[in-house]
Amino acid sequence: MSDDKKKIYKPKVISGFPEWLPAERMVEQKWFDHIRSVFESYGYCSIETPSVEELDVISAKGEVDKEIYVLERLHKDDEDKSEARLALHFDQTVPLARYVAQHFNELIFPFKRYQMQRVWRGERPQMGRMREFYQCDIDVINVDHLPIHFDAEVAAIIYEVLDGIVGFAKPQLRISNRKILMGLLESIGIEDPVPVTRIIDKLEKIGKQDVAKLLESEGVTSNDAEQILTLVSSRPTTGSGEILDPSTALGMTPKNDQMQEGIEELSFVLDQLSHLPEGAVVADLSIVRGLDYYTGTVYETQLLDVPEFTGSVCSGGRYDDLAGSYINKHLPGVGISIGFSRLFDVMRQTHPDKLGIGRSSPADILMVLPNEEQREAASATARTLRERGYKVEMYHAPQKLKKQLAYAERKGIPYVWFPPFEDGQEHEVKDMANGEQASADPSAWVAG
RNA sequence: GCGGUCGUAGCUCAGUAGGUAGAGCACCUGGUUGUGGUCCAGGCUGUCGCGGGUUCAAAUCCCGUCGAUCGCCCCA
Repeated sequence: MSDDKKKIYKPKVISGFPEWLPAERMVEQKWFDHIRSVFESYGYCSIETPSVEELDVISAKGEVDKEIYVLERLHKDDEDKSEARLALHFDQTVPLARYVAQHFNELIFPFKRYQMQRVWRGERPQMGRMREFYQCDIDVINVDHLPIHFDAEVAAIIYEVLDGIVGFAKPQLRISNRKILMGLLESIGIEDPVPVTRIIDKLEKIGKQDVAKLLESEGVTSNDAEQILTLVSSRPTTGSGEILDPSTALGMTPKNDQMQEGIEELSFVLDQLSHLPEGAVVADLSIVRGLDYYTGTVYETQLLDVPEFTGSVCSGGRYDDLAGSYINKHLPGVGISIGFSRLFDVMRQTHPDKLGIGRSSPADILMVLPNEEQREAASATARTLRERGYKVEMYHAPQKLKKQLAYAERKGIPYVWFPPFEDGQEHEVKDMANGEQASADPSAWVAG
């Protein structure tokens, strides 16, 4: 082996593909644990689908202006057309649709599942926007008809999840129902709602006046634009048992059945969520969710105490027919997706102190290795403590105690255990937080 | 995909009449004998993003290129 010219590739992170140090990863893992436990406490089961789907599956819905990564072999044979083109999924809804269609006869409906996986989107990274990131989706799918109360259940679950991990940032779910706005747009004769909804989506960012201008440039009359703005600016509330009054809360009476239906559904969902704390859930008619497949309830979520980031950290809604492209069944569903990596990244950048990042080891105890002669005894002590449920790391070499203590300090291990340095001596434990050290029995000691 | 800004040690950066590099933090060692976080002393670390040009000479000027970052688009 020649030692004069060793080729070194300078390590670099790839933009938009985040990776964390152990201390941050530990917090991330805690978040996953919490999310999983809340999801499961409502009886939702876990599934995982492959990272790739056939490109045709992903683009079955049309709308493929999302940047999709494709996967192919470097040495693929150009002549070989037998392999379908594979694409990394950009969300978990499309894979879910395929999965449900695939296993339709084996699944039990209503099918309630959660899914925590990475997704990929070829976009330009920014704060809270990555090219590879985790989403935690929770959805319910049923055959033919899905009761509206699930629209409230998934929202309640999501609030519980967020309250547990970022409660201090005041998460707020904003809920609307697309039927209300779509009903209005239909009544004023707008055929293609997509451009209009895109403009409305910008309301919070650019304000009423600019939205009105953009609407008029789309051919909406100023009178109609005003009606639209009146509607989407309204923030109706409802208490327990109270039904949302259209004429006062929305500033107008329903123009058609669709609008009326939307109002009733939204009222019901809000009513079902009235047990949540003040401000946890609000109605916000400006939530329209762009061009997605949503047909009824729609959700977005904001962190009220994080003014640096105004985007949504979890979004979702109800769709009439999830898997119509893959199976000849009518499968309505409702679900929400937590933008896990976005949430983590935003909180990491804006409130690092609140996340509890610090420890670089999951260990509760560092077992000191006094000398080689005591290695087996120290190892036995560690085993005893592990059997009692403690996470114990053995120090690897009989180095100076100064080094062993400094190691525990740097890794954030809260206790250092000193086994006997000679046979017959006592065990001692040091509490690194306050420096106190006392004798202890491995089979009886309890962490303070 | 479009526009703005920026690229010097692991990190944050300094370094213009052009003369082949510095600070702080971090890291390592020591301050003797079985104990961390402070302090003191010492030490390690760079193809100055990459390529070309001007020049006796370029981190410093010019061109190109790549990368990063912010905004737009879009969205978790």
